[in-house]
Amino acid sequence: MKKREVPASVKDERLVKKRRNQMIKGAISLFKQKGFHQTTTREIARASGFSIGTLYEYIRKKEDVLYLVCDRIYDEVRDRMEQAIDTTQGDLDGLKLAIAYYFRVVDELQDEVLVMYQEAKSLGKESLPYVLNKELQMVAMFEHILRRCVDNRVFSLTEQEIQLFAHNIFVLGQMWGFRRWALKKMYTLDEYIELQTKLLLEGIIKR
Amino acid sequence: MKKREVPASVKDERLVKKRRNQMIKGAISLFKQKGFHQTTTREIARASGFSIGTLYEYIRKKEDVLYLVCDRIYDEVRDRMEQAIDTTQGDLDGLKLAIAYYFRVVDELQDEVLVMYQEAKSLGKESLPYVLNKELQMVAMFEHILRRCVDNRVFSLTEQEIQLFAHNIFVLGQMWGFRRWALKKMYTLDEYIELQTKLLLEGIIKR
Amino acid sequence: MKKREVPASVKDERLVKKRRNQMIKGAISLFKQKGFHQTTTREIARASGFSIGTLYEYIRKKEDVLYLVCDRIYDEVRDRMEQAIDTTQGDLDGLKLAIAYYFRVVDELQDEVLVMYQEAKSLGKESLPYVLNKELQMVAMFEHILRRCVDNRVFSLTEQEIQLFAHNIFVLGQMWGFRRWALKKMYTLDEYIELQTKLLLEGIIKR
Amino acid sequence: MKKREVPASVKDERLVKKRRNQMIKGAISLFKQKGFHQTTTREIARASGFSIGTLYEYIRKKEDVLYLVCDRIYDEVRDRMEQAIDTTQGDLDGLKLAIAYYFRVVDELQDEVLVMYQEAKSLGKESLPYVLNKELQMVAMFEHILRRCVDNRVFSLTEQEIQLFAHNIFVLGQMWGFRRWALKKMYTLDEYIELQTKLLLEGIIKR
DNA sequence: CATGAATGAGCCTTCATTCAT
DNA sequence: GATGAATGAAGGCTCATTCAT
Repeated sequence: MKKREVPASVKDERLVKKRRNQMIKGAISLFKQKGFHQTTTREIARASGFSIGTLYEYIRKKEDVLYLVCDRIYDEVRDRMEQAIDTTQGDLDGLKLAIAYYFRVVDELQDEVLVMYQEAKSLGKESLPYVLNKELQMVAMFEHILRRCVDNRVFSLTEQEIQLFAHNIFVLGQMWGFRRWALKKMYTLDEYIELQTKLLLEGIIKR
Repeated sequence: MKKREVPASVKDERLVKKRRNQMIKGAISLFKQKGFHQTTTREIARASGFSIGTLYEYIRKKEDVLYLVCDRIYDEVRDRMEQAIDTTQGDLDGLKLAIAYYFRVVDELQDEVLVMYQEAKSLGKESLPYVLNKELQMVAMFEHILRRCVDNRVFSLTEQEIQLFAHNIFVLGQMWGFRRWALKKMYTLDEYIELQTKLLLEGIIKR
Repeated sequence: MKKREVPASVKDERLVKKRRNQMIKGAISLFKQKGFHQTTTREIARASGFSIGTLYEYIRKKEDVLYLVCDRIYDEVRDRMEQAIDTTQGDLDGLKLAIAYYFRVVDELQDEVLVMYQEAKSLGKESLPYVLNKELQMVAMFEHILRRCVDNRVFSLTEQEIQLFAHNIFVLGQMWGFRRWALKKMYTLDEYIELQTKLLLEGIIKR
Repeated sequence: MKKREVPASVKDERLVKKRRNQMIKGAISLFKQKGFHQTTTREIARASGFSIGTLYEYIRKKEDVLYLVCDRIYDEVRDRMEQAIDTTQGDLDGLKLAIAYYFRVVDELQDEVLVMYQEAKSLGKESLPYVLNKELQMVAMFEHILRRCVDNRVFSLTEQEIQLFAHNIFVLGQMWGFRRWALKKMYTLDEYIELQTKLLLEGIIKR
């Protein structure tokens, strides 16, 4: 799936990158507080450090900002994951590390993840599939790790189970972000990681 | 936490109930399609079968509609659960049934659940805590079941683990609603229930 | 060619008619001064005696106002002509009267005619053909009179000449409106009518 | 009436002339398609082959472009007329030739004439009188020819009739441009010239 | 109680114009 | 001289809310 390019009036690629960085940063902080729909383009411009006119030199429609934000967040999450995680190892510790690291990334980028999580649905039909696809790529990372473990007979799972388990890891990671109003009262991040890892891997049934 | 009452200009309680039912039904179908912010009050009125003027006889602000909708959905989900599930039994089959039944309710009310799930955040500071509290009550239902199982030594979990596990059940149930774009390609509802139950209870580690 | 209906949100047909009359009157006076593009919707609303919100209860787009204005002006001109002129008589005096009367109508509605004349081109592809068609209907009125004269052997013209002559009358009438900056310095309306009639009918060549 | 000079920041007169030629050419083609108001300065710059910054080195306001365009078109029309027509001859064939030639010029420059015709009214109070004056000069050309004919007793007209007839020629020439949507269906240019000449000179009354 | 016309704050977006490089 | 990024006033339009009937 090819990247959806948001056209800018400004030619200088360097500048476009810089301004969009300002924009994304400003927008995330606003979306976090008030959500996409409640945030006005003027607020985005001001938070980005330039005028409304300038904002529209770098996007065409308000929705482009949201797309840019979502796009960026996923890239950020994935970059961090890819830098830290070896998906090919295929042992239990590798899996645990991946889960722990993913949970930590979510924690670190909790505002960003929350924003994307809550606002992505406001993307139009043009952008949504692309963002959803990025999500699947993240899930696929976990699938890959799991598959390698199964290959190595660390545990035994059907393909269906692998995919579902990968989704579970992904969603339970996000959960730390989108349910922090409940979870932070009960756990530290480390506790959360430890407990979730345990529950995920061992289940609850005494055997 | 006491119920937040939405004041109506109309006095006849019977009528208020009837009109609000129309309203909630109309609003859900609209929110489902276009989200809360994209839906206008006029559309809500029309979908409810009365005029914009009448709509405002039964609410004060547009947000009240959202609150009413969220409130109703939770009641619906909880009513169904309470009708079907005995939370005091405390054996493994009871837990499995509760999970299965909850998942089925989510499936049945998937549009409603999705709406609430995606739009609840648009509630103002006045209503949000109340809705969040309802969510915790649902989670508490699972906590209660789990706690009874632990009491009965069906399995052994710390209080922290109980709470987290309950959250996991709750969120993984919702996941069937909010990630159906991905999950329905891979599983039927029955498969989903069976696999999730297995993964949740047994984990993945070969022991 | 069917009338292009401009949809209104307001249901009461009586009210729609009344409000649109206010609107057309206000808009003409503004378009006269500043032209369509230089006139803002807010100005139109104010000149019509209601708010911007109300304006948009009776039109969908700014261009609708222009269409309504053009439509009205043509109806006005034609109504007046049809009330006063008998197109079936077919004698020279009848033709002269028609020309004179048309010129007087243009003079009376000179602001309106000027507006329509200058701004009609701003109509979109949807409305323009309809307005152009109305213009042709006016021309056709003169064609009809001329044709009757030819039938009565008042003078002899080919069909091509009839049509062109009708266009000439029409445009030379409008000319009194759109070139008044030059013509009013030289002629009164009566003089203009007399002279144009003479030139049109007799030409200039001494025979 | 002295020429209204549009000030340029650039000193080099040669360059100013060259750039403005590019500008006028680009602008006419745009105004033709979309009208003055719908055309943006950026589009004019692009169509002229230089940047928006450069455009403003050669004009002060967008309206200057329109003035320059109108000014140029009139010069163009008049130059062509003056090159071909001898206004002093004073016989019937000279008049016929002048009319025919004028109509041909209008046909050749029909886009330009249409633009000027439709957009001139958008000129501000500063420029409009000047352009209107140019128009009168064109009319005066016909007056002059007519006056010479009257002097030569080719036909007999009062001064008032001369002026009106000159206006008629001028407007009926333009009519070929601004009513081509109707006229081209009925006549070729040659037919139009022939018929109009006949109607203008001979009138329609059988004598 | 029901209706729907009226309101106007406020939103997104455009674009003429400027000015530092 | 040329460029094009930056600006912000202003425009078209929407929609939550009110209130007279």
